[in-house]
Amino acid sequence: MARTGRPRSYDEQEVIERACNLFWSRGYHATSVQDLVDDLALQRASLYNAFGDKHSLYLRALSHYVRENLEKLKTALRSGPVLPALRRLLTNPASVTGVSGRHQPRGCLVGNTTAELVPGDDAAQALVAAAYDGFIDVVSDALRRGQANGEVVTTATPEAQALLLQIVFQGSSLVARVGIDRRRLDQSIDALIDSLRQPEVPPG
Amino acid sequence: MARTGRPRSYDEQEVIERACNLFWSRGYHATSVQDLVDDLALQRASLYNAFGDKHSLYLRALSHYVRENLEKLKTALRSGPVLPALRRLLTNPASVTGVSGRHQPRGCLVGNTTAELVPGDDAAQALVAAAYDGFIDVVSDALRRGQANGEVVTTATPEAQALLLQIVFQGSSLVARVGIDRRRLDQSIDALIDSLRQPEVPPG
DNA sequence: CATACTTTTGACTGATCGTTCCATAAGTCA
DNA sequence: TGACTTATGGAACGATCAGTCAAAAGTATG
Repeated sequence: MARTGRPRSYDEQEVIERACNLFWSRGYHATSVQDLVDDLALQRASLYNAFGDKHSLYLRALSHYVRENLEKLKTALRSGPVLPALRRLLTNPASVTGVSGRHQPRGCLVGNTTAELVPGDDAAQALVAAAYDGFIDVVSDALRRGQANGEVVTTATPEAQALLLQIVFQGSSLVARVGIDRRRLDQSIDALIDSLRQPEVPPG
Repeated sequence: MARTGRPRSYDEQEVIERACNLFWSRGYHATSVQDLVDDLALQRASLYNAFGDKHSLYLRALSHYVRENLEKLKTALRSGPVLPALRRLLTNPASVTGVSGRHQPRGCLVGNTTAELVPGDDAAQALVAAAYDGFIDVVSDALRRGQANGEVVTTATPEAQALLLQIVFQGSSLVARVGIDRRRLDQSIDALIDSLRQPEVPPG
């Protein structure tokens, strides 16, 4: 059941990634189809033929971003002590996810999309909400492990702790878009992580 | 030195406030001049005559928002224990600032602007950065007072603590745009505020 | 009343928006 | 080779974009 017809002159996955980067830098509404055509090295008609319309392409790009970063997050939290991994995530998001590039920090695409959400765009809203749920699930699972083995305080539920971390992740990604004092951020995150650390009980 | 000419048929301050609300709900790029004209009850040419262009009006609206909310923040933190006031700010931003309305939560206009920032919009970026600095100043002053009178732990500088609070404020305002579990949020914020509270030393 | 001055009004501008169409190119399959 | 299928290249679509203009309308001063 081979595929007939003229073969595509572009790689769909690569187009999605480039579109993702463009939307990430400039946002959805400020990125025109012309911008996409100029940057993506494919023709207008090809774009519409393959992805339907601008909004659908945006959803594809956003999905790609969410899937990829959730996977990286899982990997980062899979094994070993939880708190150092979380600390790394929050002080240097780029080391774990693609969040905030080398040059101009772009924040997190999910957060940017959240801020740009227009009443009525239910598809984007649902995607964002699912991304947030995924983050909470992964992080609270890791924290549950940490609570069980005595690394993490049990004064709050793992879900509440995870929500706080999600909020901090989104907040710092956002604020980083206009510049943030790295040294002061490290202090802030250290204080936060310390507040989650269960003090070790000296044996005997 | 009275003013001649046909009098204006609109109140400039009211126009700015309505524009602010519109930009707040829909963002800068998704709000067209036509949207503004329809909502603001003034003619197109009047808008351009009074405010220059769309971008200038946006900056005016944003400035208005920042000035107003910074004032409210100062008032909320002026006297009394710091931590309860901060707790109130984070669990129910609407009680202190205008952030997040009754119906669809709109987040914080400063945060939304940050997410929507396009490379090259230096004026908006500067305004946002100044707003962040203002927040940090007010909150860290309050925390300094709290540290001095033994209410707040001194394990981090007031500036680092203030940055964490700012990040949490921005993060929760953002995430609230797609819905947030209030009960869980309260738990998260309680944990955060508790981590800032200096344990009381029993006298004697 | 006349002049000066500013705002209002609503039509209008050229540019750009997202999207569509179509003739042609470039492959696969029988 | 001819039939079929899909993609390309580019022009074109109507709608909407941000912004402008000239004339009418309202207020002040002389």
